[in-house]
Amino acid sequence: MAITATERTPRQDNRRQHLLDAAAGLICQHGYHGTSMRDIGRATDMLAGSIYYHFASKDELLVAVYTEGVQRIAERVDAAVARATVPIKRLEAACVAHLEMLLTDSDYAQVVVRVLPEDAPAVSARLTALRDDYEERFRRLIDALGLPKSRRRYARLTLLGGLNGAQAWYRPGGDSPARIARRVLECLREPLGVESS
Amino acid sequence: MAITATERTPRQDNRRQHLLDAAAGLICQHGYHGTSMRDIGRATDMLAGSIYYHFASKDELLVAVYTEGVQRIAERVDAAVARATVPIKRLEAACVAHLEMLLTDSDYAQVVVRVLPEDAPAVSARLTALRDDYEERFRRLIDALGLPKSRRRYARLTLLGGLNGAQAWYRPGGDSPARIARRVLECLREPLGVESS
DNA sequence: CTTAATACCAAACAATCGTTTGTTTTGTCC
DNA sequence: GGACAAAACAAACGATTGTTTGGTATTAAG
Repeated sequence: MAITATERTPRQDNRRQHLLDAAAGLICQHGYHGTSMRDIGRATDMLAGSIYYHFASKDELLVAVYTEGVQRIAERVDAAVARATVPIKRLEAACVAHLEMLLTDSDYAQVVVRVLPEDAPAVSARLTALRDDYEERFRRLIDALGLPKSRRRYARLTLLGGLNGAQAWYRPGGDSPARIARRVLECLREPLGVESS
Repeated sequence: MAITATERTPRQDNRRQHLLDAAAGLICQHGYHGTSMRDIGRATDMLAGSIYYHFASKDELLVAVYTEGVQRIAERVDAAVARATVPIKRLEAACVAHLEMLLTDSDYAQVVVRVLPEDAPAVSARLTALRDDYEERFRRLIDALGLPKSRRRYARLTLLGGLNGAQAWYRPGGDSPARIARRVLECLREPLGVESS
C-alpha cells in the first residue's frame, strides 16, 4: 500500500516569511493584543482570512514568531560567544549580542521579551519553554565564571533582568546597545560603594 | 446669584474602591487587554455600563489603578527607608519594600510594573510620568551612595531591572521577596569573578 | 490538456469589545 | 414623607475581534 504522497513543489515566493516579518514588526510595536489579524493582513497585502492558510490561529502565528525570535537571537549570541575564550569575555559577548538584537536588530527578538506568555494562555507553556531554552545559555556562561553556586542563580536573573529592562527605557541616539550591555554587566562586576578604578 | 451648591453627602459604602480593587486584581492577573469591563463588572456584582458612573473610560480606570499603585508602593518604600540612616541600608530597605509590594502584597503595585504604558496609548504619557515619579526615589537613594556620577544611572536601571524582572519568575514557596531583594542587591555589591566572603 | 494542490479572495460568522442611552432604584436631607 | 441627587440597571449601540466557508485564479505534475 505504497501511498503515493504526491509531493508537490511549493511556489517560490514565500509569503509565509513575509507574514512572519509583518507580525513580528507589528507585535513588537503594539503588543500581541494590540495587533489584529487584519493589521497583519494590511501590512502584507492580503486579507485576514488568508492568513489561516499559513497558520492555524493567531496564537500559532505568535508561536511561530516566538520560535523564530529565539532561534535568531540564539544564533547571534552563540556566534558571538564562540569568538571569545575567557569566561567573562564570553559572557560579555553574549550580553552585547543579546542587547543588540533586543534593542535594534530584530523585531523577532523583541517579541520574545515583550510578549508575556500569559497573553496567549492556550500556548503559554510552549512560549515559556522556548524562552527557557534560550536563557539556558546564560546559565552555562555564568557557571563557567566559577562563582559560588548559591550566587549563580541570582547573578543570572539579575543580569537578564537588568539587560531586558533596557527595553523599557532605551532610545536611539543615547548609549548604543553594546555600550548599555557592557555597563549593565559592569554593574555586576564593580561593587557598589567603592570607587571604580 | 449665589448658587446654592447643594452638597449632598455621598453614600457610605464606596463601590468605587471596590471597583479599583477588582480591576487591580484582574489586570495584574490577565493584563489590561485581557480584562474586559464585563469581567470587572462580574467581579463587583454590577453591570459593565454602571462602571461608567465612576470612571469616564476603561483607560481612566487604568490610570486610577496605576495612580493608587504608585501611591501605595511609594508609601511603603518611604516608610521603610525612613527607618534606616546608612545610605546602603536605606537602599536595601527600599528594595525589600519594593519587592514585597510587587510580588505579594499589592495587586496595585503589580499593575504598575506589568502594564506597559503603550497598552493604553491615550493615557500612556500619564502612566509613564507616574512611574517616573516613583523611580525618582531610587535615583536619590543611589545618589546618596557616593558612586561616581557616570555609574549612578546604570546602577539604578540595572537594580530596578533586576528587581522587577523577578515578577517574571517569582513563585510563592521559593525565596521570599525580601530575600530576593537582598540577593539582587548583593549582585551589585559583590563583584562577579571573586569569591564572596 | 487534464488534474489537483497551492494560495488566495470575498463575504460572512458569532462573539465580544468599550460605550451610551433612558430608566429605575436607593439613600439622604428638609 | 416628599424632593432630589447618587448609583445602579437593562438594553442596546456600532465597531472590531478571531475565525470559517465556499469559491477561484494560479501553477506545477502527469
